[in-house]
Amino acid sequence: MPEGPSILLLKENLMNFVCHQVTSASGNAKFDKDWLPEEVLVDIKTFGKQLYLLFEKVAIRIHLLMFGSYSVNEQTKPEKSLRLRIDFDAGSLFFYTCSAKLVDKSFLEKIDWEADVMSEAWNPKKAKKKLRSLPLAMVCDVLLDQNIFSGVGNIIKNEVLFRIAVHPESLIGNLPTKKVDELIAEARQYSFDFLNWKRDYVLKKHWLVHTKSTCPKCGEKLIRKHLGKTNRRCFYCLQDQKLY
DNA sequence: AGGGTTGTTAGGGG
DNA sequence: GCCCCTAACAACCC
Repeated sequence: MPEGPSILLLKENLMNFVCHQVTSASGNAKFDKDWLPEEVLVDIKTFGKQLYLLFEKVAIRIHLLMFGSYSVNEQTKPEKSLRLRIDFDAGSLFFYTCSAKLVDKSFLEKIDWEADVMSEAWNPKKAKKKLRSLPLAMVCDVLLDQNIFSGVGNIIKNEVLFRIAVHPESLIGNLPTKKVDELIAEARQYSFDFLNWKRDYVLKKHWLVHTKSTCPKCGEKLIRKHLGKTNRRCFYCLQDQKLY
């Protein structure tokens, strides 16, 4: 579920509820839900891996984390794991095993929308500036930094690094400017490829290195190792990905 | 069958 | 306050 493109698809799937009225709400989310009935869902926004359900005065912030899921019009999991259920006049929405919080609408104004790789507001120059301030950071870590590449997750990280032929342990400060530009451009490009493939249920078959054992380019065995401060799984080819 | 994981936050120690 | 580590959360895939 949880990387940026999947959250965009989640938003797509819920847009039918916008402008509709809540009839009831329940679930084990730790916030007051009494205000929800009769509220109208005004809009839905995403920021990276987060989904915001906007109501008149407040918003509900959903983060699926690693294991979260949702369903529409049909309860698919046991009541006890139901985090939030919102019934609208147009149907029902179920969220499971996720983080669900109430946030003030002013919270939305503080978000740096330019950091979202899938947003129209995405600002590659700003990303470059942020990267320049981290010369000693590894590329495998900065790609997962949600303040720089909001929405990028571990799958996107591995695929991007293979596409630009860069070893995950390369230091930002050692990358030629051209490679930094490629890194920034590909983080966005691959996210949209991911989105389109996922929408068509063909994402996995397009993975080049993630969870794979041999390099699609040279046929050598891929390295699979937890690297960087983030200590997340990396899949990479020593021959085709250069260490800077 | 059971360890690993598409993720983040909170808290503690140094 | 910072960096770094750990635990907690808890479902599904191979």
